[in-house]
Amino acid sequence: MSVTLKDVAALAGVSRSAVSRTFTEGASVSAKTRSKVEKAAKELGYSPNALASSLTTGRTKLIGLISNNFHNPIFLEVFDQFTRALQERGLRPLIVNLTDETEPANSVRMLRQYSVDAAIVASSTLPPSFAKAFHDAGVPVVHTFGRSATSPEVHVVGIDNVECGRMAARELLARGYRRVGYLGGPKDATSAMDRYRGFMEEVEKHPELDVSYSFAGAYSFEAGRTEMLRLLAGAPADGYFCGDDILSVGALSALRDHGLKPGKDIGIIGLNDMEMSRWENIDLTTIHQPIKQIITSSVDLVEEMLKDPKRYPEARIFPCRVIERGTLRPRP
Amino acid sequence: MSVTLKDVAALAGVSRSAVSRTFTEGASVSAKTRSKVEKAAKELGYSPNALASSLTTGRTKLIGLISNNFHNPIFLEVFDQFTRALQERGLRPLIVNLTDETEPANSVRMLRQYSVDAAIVASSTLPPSFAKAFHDAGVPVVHTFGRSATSPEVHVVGIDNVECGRMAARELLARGYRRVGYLGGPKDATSAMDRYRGFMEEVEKHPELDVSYSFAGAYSFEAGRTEMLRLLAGAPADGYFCGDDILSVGALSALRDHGLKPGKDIGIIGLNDMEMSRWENIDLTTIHQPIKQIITSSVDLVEEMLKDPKRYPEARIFPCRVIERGTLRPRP
DNA sequence: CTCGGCCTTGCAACCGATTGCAAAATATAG
DNA sequence: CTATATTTTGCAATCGGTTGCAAGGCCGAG
Repeated sequence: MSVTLKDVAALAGVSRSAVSRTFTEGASVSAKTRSKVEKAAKELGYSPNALASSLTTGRTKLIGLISNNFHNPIFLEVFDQFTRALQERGLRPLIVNLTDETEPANSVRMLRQYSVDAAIVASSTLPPSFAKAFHDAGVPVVHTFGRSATSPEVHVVGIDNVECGRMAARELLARGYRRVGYLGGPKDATSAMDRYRGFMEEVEKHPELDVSYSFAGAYSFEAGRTEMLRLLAGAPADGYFCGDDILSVGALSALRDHGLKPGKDIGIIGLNDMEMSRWENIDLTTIHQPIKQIITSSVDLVEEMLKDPKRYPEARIFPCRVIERGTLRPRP
Repeated sequence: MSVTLKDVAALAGVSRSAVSRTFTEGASVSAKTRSKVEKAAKELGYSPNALASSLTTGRTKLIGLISNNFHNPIFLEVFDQFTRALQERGLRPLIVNLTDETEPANSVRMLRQYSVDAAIVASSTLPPSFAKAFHDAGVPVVHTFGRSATSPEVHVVGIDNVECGRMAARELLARGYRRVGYLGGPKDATSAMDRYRGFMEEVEKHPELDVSYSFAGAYSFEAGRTEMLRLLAGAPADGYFCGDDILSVGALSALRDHGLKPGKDIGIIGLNDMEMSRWENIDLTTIHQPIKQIITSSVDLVEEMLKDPKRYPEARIFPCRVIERGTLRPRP
């Protein structure tokens, strides 16, 4: 069917090697042959088969991109940024949607079958062991949005979730909230636990506070809403750190059910600063996570690993900051 | 590096063909050899190289998935469904993000280099010619969310946008709106034009109506908001069909700026029924598009094209329905 | 026990490229 | 114009598999 090296070689009247060389960076071909080959290639509409060449070169430029957050709106940005960043560098994202499973073995096997050059695990809810499975299988891996401490063999890019917990707590306190609560994501997500730790660490410095916490079943609208409804049925706090913007929006919806005004009756601060948090009908005060920088840096790291697979693992942590909008009362 | 066919063959004491055969469906191998091979394979942790085999079989199971909607929340569902549906069938999505470009040549070339078995163009804003470029290059293609009429060589799966326009108009009229407007997506999107046509066709049956229309620069929150702000600065209609949910949300935000209550002062009906339209703080009346069915059907179609590449092209059109929520006044 | 037929198996060619090596062609020096 | 150094080129092996073909093994039937 499609036109191959051989066809071009025949038409140009040169050897197959010559054709191959004109298409590979920095190979030795004379200007004359090159132009003959290029002419023939254009005439036939030839473009080299990346997969065939990967056989000998050992590089496919395929990067496995693995996630399980497909319903969190922040994923829109994550995904757009990842695909662009990869494309810009001539790399191709091969997607794995593991919404239903958390067992790494299948993903590892599949991505190895496709000889990906590297894998990116983009999730704050998958355990460090997940990313490590790739490492152990000899696939270079970056865990974006991962926890830095527990997986020393794996490169991690993200934020300091413990510090974000502290930051949220400080913010609530500075605005005079005294009955404060943490409404976190799923308990088995490292991000949920780290934010919890930071939050508690900070509030425990103030024994006079009334502190509570709980964990939603997922980082989702429904889970946030359900959990907040549960809290409202008892004796709710007056200021909450919701471990994620989408949880926050769910919580806001629950408040509205009870006729409570966010920012007046009950304060909410989220985390992520997803696009929708800016929308006037949401207007969520939140902690901004520098998604674009995190992702660019992740892809940079991938590129560097391709050059040096034995690169010493590192954690790249980006600072976050509070974005003030309408769901917390003003500072006094 | 990695373990190959040859290693397994050596360990199992059989020929390479034997190993290959135990890993290919319906090849002739005796139970004895098969078990020897499987044992050796397990011992070495072997799994076949999909790319190498694609060389001879001509099938990669790679499917190009091309889109440019990465910032529309509906994309969350689209993407989740596509990746799952493909995975379930053992196909792998290779993503192309063409947010910045609309020229098919690059995408076509790239996907051919990776020998994708087929391509899916998932966009209502790319022109039919885009999908056709794949067809012309010999790559089986399905245009999901495309316009059926204008590209007879290309399979299309989606909705009848003209009918949706009519449906929206009828809905506004039935609720007593008499000054009605269409706030569409970008003029070069077939979906925006088709919805416009349907809408106009229906309202023009009623000469007493006061009809207006305009087009936003994109299917985005900002574009919807900007356009609605512009309309509100003049003499706005009292009932709008916004050509997309995300446009609607932008428009709602503009109404709020002017202290107008959606559903009371001005009516809005959207299209898509994205997840967020259900949120209480948005609560958008909209036309539901059966995303899941559309996508499942698209992937089915892809599978069938793989079996029969010369399959006669067809259009698969799914019916939509109005979902009543809070942004239109009740029917009298 | 022999024969014909069917199932298994291995050989070898091939898929579309890359690359080390040695020969050929060209450039440079003397 | 010859001798040497430098490119450029093609040959052939290789990457990790698949597959047509013919030979070998096994079966039941006669």
